[in-house]
Amino acid sequence: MEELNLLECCPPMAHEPLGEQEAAALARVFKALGDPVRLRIISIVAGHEGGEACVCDLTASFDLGQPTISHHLKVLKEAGLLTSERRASWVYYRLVPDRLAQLSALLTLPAEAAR
Amino acid sequence: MEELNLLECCPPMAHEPLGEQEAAALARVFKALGDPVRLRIISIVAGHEGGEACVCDLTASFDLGQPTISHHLKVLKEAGLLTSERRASWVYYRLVPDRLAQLSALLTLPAEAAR
DNA sequence: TTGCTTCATCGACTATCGTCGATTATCGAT
DNA sequence: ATCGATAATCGACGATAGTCGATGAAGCAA
Repeated sequence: MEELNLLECCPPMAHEPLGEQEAAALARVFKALGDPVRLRIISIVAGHEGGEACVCDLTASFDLGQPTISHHLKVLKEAGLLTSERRASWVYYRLVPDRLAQLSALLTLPAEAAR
Repeated sequence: MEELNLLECCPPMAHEPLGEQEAAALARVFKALGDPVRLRIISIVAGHEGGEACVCDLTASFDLGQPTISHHLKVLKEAGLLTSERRASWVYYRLVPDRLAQLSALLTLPAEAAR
């Protein structure tokens, strides 16, 4: 699976017109954020003690089937927003802070454009 | 059309589990960003002189029909990311810097979670 | 081994999305 | 009033996405 290791660099966008490939890679990440369930998953994981949550924690928080939650976790993981680690029977998910920071920086407009 | 004036406030998410309504409103904004063409539109508008671009500037930058560009502009506008102003025959679009700043702030993790 | 629990994958169905061509609306100029 | 240019809306089509139930895989405990 592609790790979406484009946008490694990621200065604020809006300087150079943003090429097609970069746009496509970035769009995949934002698309991953473009679902209410996935946003809540991120929020829950971030707020959970230890900064991690197992799938069972998440399924308990939604009125959705366990396969659906697993699907959303896969999307977030492929977008580079989450990582997973198996410990015994449980799989724990946690955020990738750098990834969030990248996006945050990308949305920061250069001063000239922010006027 | 709803103006998506939820998430008025918008501290970094990941503190409170992010309610369903807030998640839905936020997801609509991120979904608007989750398309390569729309990301490039934003990039072009931001980088264009005067911080604005007319539809004709945009259609010239893509290999897509004019109705398609108009559609994407509508999505971005409904997400609160763009505003439009008509001057003579042309309609000029520009970013809403506050909106971008909101999103940027939302993706900023509180220190405790960023470790 | 046999169970039991946790989680991932698969196949199918429905809804939504991105794109198109055709049409309509708005404005300026003749 | 008509024409030409710019942009928005409409209806349709194919592709993609979210959800489900059923099944498969991995691990622990008897």
